[in-house]
Amino acid sequence: MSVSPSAGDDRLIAAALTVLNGDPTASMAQIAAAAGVGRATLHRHFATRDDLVLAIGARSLERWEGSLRAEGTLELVGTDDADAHRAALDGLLRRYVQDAGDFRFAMDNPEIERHPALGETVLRLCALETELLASAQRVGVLRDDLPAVWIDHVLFGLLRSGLDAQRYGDVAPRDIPDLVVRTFFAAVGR
Amino acid sequence: MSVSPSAGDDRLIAAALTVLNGDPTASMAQIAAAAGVGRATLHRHFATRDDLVLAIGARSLERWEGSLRAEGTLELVGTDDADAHRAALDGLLRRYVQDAGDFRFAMDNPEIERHPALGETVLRLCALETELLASAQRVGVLRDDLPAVWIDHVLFGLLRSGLDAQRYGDVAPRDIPDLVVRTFFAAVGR
DNA sequence: CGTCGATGAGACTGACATGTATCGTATGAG
DNA sequence: CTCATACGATACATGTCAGTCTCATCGACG
Repeated sequence: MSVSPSAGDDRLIAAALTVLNGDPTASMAQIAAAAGVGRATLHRHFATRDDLVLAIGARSLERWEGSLRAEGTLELVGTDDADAHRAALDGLLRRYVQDAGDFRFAMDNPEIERHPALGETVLRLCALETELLASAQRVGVLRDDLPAVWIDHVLFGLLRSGLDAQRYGDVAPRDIPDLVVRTFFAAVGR
Repeated sequence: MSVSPSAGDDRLIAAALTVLNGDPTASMAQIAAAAGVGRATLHRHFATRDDLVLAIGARSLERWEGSLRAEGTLELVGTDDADAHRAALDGLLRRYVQDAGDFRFAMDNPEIERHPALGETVLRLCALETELLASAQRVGVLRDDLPAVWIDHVLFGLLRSGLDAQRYGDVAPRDIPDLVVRTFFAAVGR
């Protein structure tokens, strides 16, 4: 009666992410150990390592899409409430900061988006996101002298900045969301 | 009479970068093939793969330091010529955009900065760079309501944005330097 | 109590990459 | 011409990891 094909994989994926975020080349043995599970069991859930990576990628895309659609963010596209756009982008960025920390491994793994199905989803989500940004441009929340798609890349770049700042310990983790949001609006807002 | 320990390694390092920028997990065999050289020969120049990666890291740091010191940029620290600061940062960013494309592999390889000697150099260069940014803050070229070290991370994040934009083909490569510079000053300038 | 299913542990193989050694050859200097 | 050096090619030993299989164990459930 489970909705998802294999519901018990969540714990494994979570453990895998914990390990892979620290060392993207970690072996199945390391991942299984971190999950407190035998290596064979890990293989029973994910036949190959690629399957596991793929599942992680799919999970990260679900999270991405969830954050993108949360709180009716996308319904704003085409409307003309500037404040609503601003608030939506603010919330979206903060959710993304969290997501980026959780799915760092998926974030810088081009291999994932090379996979046909996942690659399509990536493009689809990018397009949705860009639509939102373009809408924010039309409403006057974001500069309109920059391509929306570039703004999208800036957004991801700033997420990486946040991750780096955290990794280097240069900034208190709790300050990062604010820094990212402020810098984003300074960079591409108006 | 060669100045550097092994001057003939340049071609190999260049070829290795070309390959590793595309696939960071490329094997010595692939690298040797791309360099048009036997695998044994590659091993004669770099005993182990780590040695090669290390040499690449060292090279990238040289390049980084070179770009940082180019055109007397660092001599500006402590002076009070705002326009000079602005121009220096502009030039620095453009050099960095080029460097980031050439050394992408080194850029996102934490392994490199985990190496003791190189790690120290990274910290040293970061410190130098942050001093320059702090100086630019004092002169009023950059916002002073953000930590200089955060600005440094933003800088690197934007370089990644540029790389991503290029990789996705969303922006004409020749437009990227301008986008990065404009976005940087919009984000953290005043 | 007995059975079924999932698991953990371990052994095993095959593929692959690294590192080393050897051998024949070409090139270039003296 | 001779020799030294670097090179390409090849073979070999080693280690690691992925993927598969087997077997014993444990727990839930009838």
